Amino acid sequence: MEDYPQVAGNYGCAINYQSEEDGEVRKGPWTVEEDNILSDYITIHGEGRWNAAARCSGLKRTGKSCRLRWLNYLRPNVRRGNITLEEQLLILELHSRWGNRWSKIAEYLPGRTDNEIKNYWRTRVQKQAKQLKCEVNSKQFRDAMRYVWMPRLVERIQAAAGSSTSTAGQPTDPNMVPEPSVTTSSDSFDAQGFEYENPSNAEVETMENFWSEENIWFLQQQLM
DNA sequence: AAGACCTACAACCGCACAATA
DNA sequence: CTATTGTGCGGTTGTAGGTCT
Repeated sequence: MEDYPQVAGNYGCAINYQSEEDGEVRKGPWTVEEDNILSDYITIHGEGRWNAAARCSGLKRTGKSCRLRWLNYLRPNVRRGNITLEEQLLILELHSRWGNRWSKIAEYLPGRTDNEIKNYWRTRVQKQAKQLKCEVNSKQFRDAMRYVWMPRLVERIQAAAGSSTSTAGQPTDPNMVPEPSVTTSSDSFDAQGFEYENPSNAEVETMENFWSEENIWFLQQQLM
């Protein structure tokens, strides 16, 4: 058995081998050695032809696995770390337009992968819906997102842009999600005692107008 | 201190579609 | 036209590490 040194990801679990007709296929976390092999191969041969890459590089991985590792981890310019406020705002807006079209949403977030956005959605946004005891796709939750959560994000982005000093009563951690906390009532929504109610026509109009193409474009530029 | 629980995220799986033989 | 192969996408799972009790 080969000796695989350290694990590149944060997994420490045992490496799995699955026998196939023509040998074993490695599964599980990638090692530094494997990463290097794949990176070197792609540097020489370019992206694409993943099955060939898997075979020719000598990696005992499937083409799919190689593709995923490259796109989500090894590719240059992959952005890691916390999702910024601007990114959160874009994700919420684009998801409201396109739903779970993660790869399409990722196109608007340079350096972010569809996998990362999907993870963000599942861990943060779906959690909120769950706490509110409503469906992610329900009108209530969508309204709450659009008319409560997103305007708060806009405010915080503007505040952060306007001054570097902290404003009273506002959290200053730029990476903190402005999560609406759950109160005892399952129908109320928000961290600062805000009771969720259906938005007025004027509020709806204001927010609909905010999401002009220019604003989307502007946000995108901020992320470049 | 230790076990339970939670969160974040890397990676796998199945399916659909496109390209090619 | 049909079968096969490759690729991309979205859903889901498993686990490390952090936090709570």
